[in-house]
Formats: sequence, C-alpha cells, structure tokens
Amino acid sequence: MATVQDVAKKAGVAPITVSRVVNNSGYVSKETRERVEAAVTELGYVPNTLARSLRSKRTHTLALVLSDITNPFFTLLARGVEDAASDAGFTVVFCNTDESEKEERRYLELLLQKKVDGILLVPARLAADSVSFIQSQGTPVVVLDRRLSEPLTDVVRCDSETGAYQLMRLLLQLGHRRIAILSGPPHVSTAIDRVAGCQRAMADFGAADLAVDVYYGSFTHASGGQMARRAVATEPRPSALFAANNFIAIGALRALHDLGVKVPEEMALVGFDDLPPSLITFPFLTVAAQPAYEMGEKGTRLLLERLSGKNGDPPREVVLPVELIVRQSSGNGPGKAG
Amino acid sequence: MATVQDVAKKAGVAPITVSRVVNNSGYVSKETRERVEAAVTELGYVPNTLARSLRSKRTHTLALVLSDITNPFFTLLARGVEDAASDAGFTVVFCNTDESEKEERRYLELLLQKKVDGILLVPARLAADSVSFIQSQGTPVVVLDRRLSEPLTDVVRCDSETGAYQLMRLLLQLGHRRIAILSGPPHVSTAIDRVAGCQRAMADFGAADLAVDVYYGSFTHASGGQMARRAVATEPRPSALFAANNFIAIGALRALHDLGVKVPEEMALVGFDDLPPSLITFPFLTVAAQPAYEMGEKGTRLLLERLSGKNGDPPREVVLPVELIVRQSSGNGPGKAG
DNA sequence: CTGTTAGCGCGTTCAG
DNA sequence: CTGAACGCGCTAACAG
Repeated sequence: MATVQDVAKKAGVAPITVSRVVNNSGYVSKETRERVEAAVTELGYVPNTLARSLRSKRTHTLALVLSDITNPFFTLLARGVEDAASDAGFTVVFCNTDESEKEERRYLELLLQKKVDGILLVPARLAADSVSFIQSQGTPVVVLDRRLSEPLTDVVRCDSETGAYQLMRLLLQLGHRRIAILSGPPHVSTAIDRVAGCQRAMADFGAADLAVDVYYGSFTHASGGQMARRAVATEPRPSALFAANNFIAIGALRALHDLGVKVPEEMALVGFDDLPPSLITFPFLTVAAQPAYEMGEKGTRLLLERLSGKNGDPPREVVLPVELIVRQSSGNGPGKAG
Repeated sequence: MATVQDVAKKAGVAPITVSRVVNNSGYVSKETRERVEAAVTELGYVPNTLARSLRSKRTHTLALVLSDITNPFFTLLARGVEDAASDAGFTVVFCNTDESEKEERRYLELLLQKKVDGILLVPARLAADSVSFIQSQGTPVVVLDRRLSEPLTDVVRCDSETGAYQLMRLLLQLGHRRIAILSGPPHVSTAIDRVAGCQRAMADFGAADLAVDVYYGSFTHASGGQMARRAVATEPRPSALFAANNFIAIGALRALHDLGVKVPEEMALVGFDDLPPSLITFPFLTVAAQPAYEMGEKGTRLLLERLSGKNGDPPREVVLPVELIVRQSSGNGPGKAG
C-alpha cells in the first residue's frame, strides 16, 4: 500500500504536491502533474480516505437507519437514498432496527463514532430523543417517513393522515358501518396519524350506528394476520378492514383467505403502501400509495444541502402527497358483490 | 466534540489512560477508572473511530456490492449480511450496480479508498477482474450468488444448475415439447448455469420432437415481459416458459395475462426465486427457491473469518441447495386443465 | 507554482 | 498501575 510519501519520493516532489495532483486542488504545473501521475500509476497508489477524513472532517458517508429493509416500502426508500447519495459521491451505511429503540440507539452510537457526515433516520419512536442525541454530536440528521414530537430537524414524510382519511371515507361512502382498523405500534407516528385520519373521516362521514374497533400491533404480516383473526371473531363481524401498512394488509388478506372469508364480497380490505409492479402481477388491493423512492431521494438531498453549508436555516418539513388507488379489494359496499 | 485530550485534562490523567479506560485494555486502578468515566459522561465524549482505524488498520466496515437491492432476493440477502455483520460489531455499506461493470468498478475504487475491511460482491460479470482488483489492494472479498471464471476467492452461491434441471425436468415430464427459456444477461453465471441446467434436463428427458428457444435479456420484469411476448409470437407457440429469475417470471406472467394467455391452462410457467410470505398472499408460481438470507449470512461469516486471521486457507466454494416448490403455474401438462 | 511545518485523534512502544 | 513520545496518512496554513 503505497502512500503519498512513496509517490512523492518517486516523483521527486513534496507529499503535498502529490495531494494537490490527486485532489485537483491548487496549482500544479503540467510537468510535475504528469510526473506525479506516472508515479501514482506505477506504484498503484490508492489514497487513504481515512487519513483524509481525519484531517478534513468529512467522511463522505451517510447512514440510513430504518426498521426493516425487507419491507419493499423501505427497500425502495433505501434505493432512493443510495441513488441520490451515490450521485454526490457519498456512500451509504444501512442499519435495521426492527423498530427497537435499543437497537436504534446502539447503531446511532456506532455511527457517530464512525463520524458519518449525516444520518437519515426512520425513528422507532415519536419521541425526539434519538434526534437530539445525534444533534448533540453535531451531526446533521434528516427524519424520513415519520413525524417527531418536536420539530428539531428536517423531516420528509408522507401525508398519512390524508391518505387514511381518503381510504376511510371510501369505506364509509360504500356504506360500511362496522370497520376494524389494524394499526401498527402506537408509538410510531405513521400508525398514529393513520388512525387519526380514519377518525377524522368518521367524524365527517360517519353515521350514528358506526362502530369502529382499533387494534394496535406491529407492521408485520404475522401481526396483520392476528389482528384480522381477532377482528373477524368479534360479534357482529365487521364488514371492512383498514390495514395500516402493506405487511399488515397482506397478513390480513392471507388470514381472511384461510378463514374462508371472501374479499371483497364478505369483507372489504384497504391498506397503506403499494407494491411495485415488479413484484405484483395482479394488483388487487385498494391502497394509499406513498412515493417511497422520492422520499428517500428528497431526504438525502436535504441532508446533503445541510452538509454543504446551508445549515443555519430552520428545520423544514416536506410532506409528500399519497395517492389513493382504488382496486378490487375495497368492493362495492357491504353485502354487494365485489 | 470532546477528544481524549479533553477528557484526560478534566480527569487529571494522561490521554493514554483515557484510552485504556475506554477500550478496557491494560491496567487501570478502580479510582482512576471512575474519575475518567465521570469525565467521559460529563463531556459527552465519543471516541473517534476514524483516528482509531488509522492506527489499527481496521474499520469494522464491510461493503455489499450487488445489482439491485430492490429485488426481494437481494433484499433478503442484504438483510442476512447486515444481521451477521451487526452481530460482529460491523457496519455495512451497500452499493447498487444495476449489473453495470462500470458502476461496479467505480464503487470498488471508492470502497478500497475507504479501507473497508472486506467486500461482499455479487459480480456483474463472470470474469474475475473485479475480484483480482480488490485483492490487489489486499482487501478480502467473498463472492455471493454467482460463480467466477477462476477460483480466486471464497464463493457462496446456490446450485442454479440443479434447480434449473429440476424445473425443466418437471416441464418435460409433464409432456411439454415446445419450451421457451427466458434467461438473464449472458455474462452472468446464474443465467448461464440455469440455461445449462435446462439443457442437461433436455438431454436426460427430452424427446426427439423437443424444440427449445433460449432468449437472453436482463433480470427485470420489463425484459421478462418482452421475452414472453416474443416467445408467444413464435409459431408453433411454446406450451411452457422457463423464467430465469423472479422479475422475469412476474413480467412474463403479466404479459401473458395482458395477451389473454391463461396460465397454466394455455401456457405453463416456472421460475427461479421465491417471494417471501410477507409479500405474497397467494403463492402461484412453481419455482426453484434459493435461501437468500442464509447466503448473505454465510458469506458474511466466511468474510469475517478471513478477517480474523484464517487467511492462508485456499478459497472455498459453498454451494447451497435450491428447493423445488411445485405450485399451480406449472399446470398438469400441455392441453390439460391447470 | 512548490515546499515546510504541524497536527487531525488515537494507540503502540517502551519507560517508569 | 501510569505516562511520554511517536506515528498512522493526509492536508491546512503559511511561507517562499
């Protein structure tokens, strides 16, 4: 592993001159440049970014901390982050927390020690502790997908509340009166906001005989299945289910199928998050679709902006719209054919 | 950002003592330890891994270079990598090459400059250039999912050949005589091996009137759709399609649906890679399923072993078995009901 | 246009 | 049990 020193010696110049050639910084005469470049290729010199970072205080590395990259929503978000980061010459470290506060903290400590230039965080909790911890080390952070209890930093998220409102309005206007909401963890903003959106729709379009149960679980297909089973077992049985994310919807759909409950004829189902066309041959679920890729991209761009000076600015909140996509699973109303 | 110096001053000791406390190395009296620890928490000291790495030559960072994390096969593989790395206190950088040799090279240069401790590579080409480039910098590398033309390093992959053999045997035994193989890029080992597996099955179980076309495209649903359309347009029309990966299968299924060709009644379809149960409610495709998560995990463990001394050993090749899962899409044979 | 000096923050080496 | 000195590889800051 050749170093600047070696190259300098070989080219008969000072180390700093090599540095200047390699980084295209400062003035170097054409001749010396050529001499240095020759030495570089001859020795197979590869600059050591570690040492560079120690001096320059920039690692050109971002971190993406999310719950589970296995969820296609987050996969797409991650791809958006990586593409935007890569364009700017940044590299991305990814960390799965599985919504665990403890894991999140562990990772953040690790990342701060590594001196990543910035962190993109999908926080496991509404509470802003993690963000203020990151900020206490002077590291910029952008929150993705979720709200914080306090506006400590830039946030890029989707309008969960409106999305849920639209889905619930659809169900109510179709005539559903008994509905079960299968939500996520009660401490995650998206779960909270989606329930809130449902409730606003209920206030606007609900009838007197409306009966809505809210179940809190986790954003997994196992949990979706369990909540669906509990909902189906209640008397009188609901005629529609609202799933707070894609995994919950799929778990619920599977459970309904196993129970022999036909969707949408016997039970309507709507959910959050769409699956990309590369994954799903026959789209069936009525959903509020979120622009996951754009979220990752936009968040990364905001973070990079912060890194390149624009810091003093107050925290921004970018709320991207969700798109209501009506398909078969929402049906034509209770008791009617799908 | 407090440094060892600051902590040392505050605790009235030498910097090295702080280092010893933080790293639990060497002897430190209980008293001094407590004094140092107090200073650490008071100043919110976070060790700078960069400086540490510069001396120790270990970054505790791995890189995962793959084609597209958006493919659930690779997503799962990535999760396996991350889990195994995280257990060992390592962090993972991920890079999408989209099968582009140029992008791959660009990333590898970046990663080597960053002095990652090891690289997990899903190579875009059969040729071993990338691997030898990595090795020329003294960085250990493990190849995932694909073969190399030369056994330069550890490889963890699945038995594509046998998987394809089993799928093709199934089609032949069901009585199919006209089959189209929708393959991936001809320079990628998995695409090559799957075609080879098909051909071996054809040699073993083929009849005289067998007619098999091989199409080469890319591992995307768009390409799968295109190849399926071309295959359907040939005269006489094939009665079965073999898709070399999940995206190709989904694209083909979609195209067949759009063309009004019923699967499996009018056209059987088999493919590689299964989708996880969290994504798919009603499994339909007959597939050769690969243990993606285990592949990532195993590859990471091999890499970590190499990092912790066990280097001299000759390159190993771990070939994991694929599982044939027969579902509806393969049907009951040409001309028969599904 | 090029070089000197110094130091980023830490940990190894060797002394006490 | 504790500390001083030095250097990992690179680049700011300041000369010349």
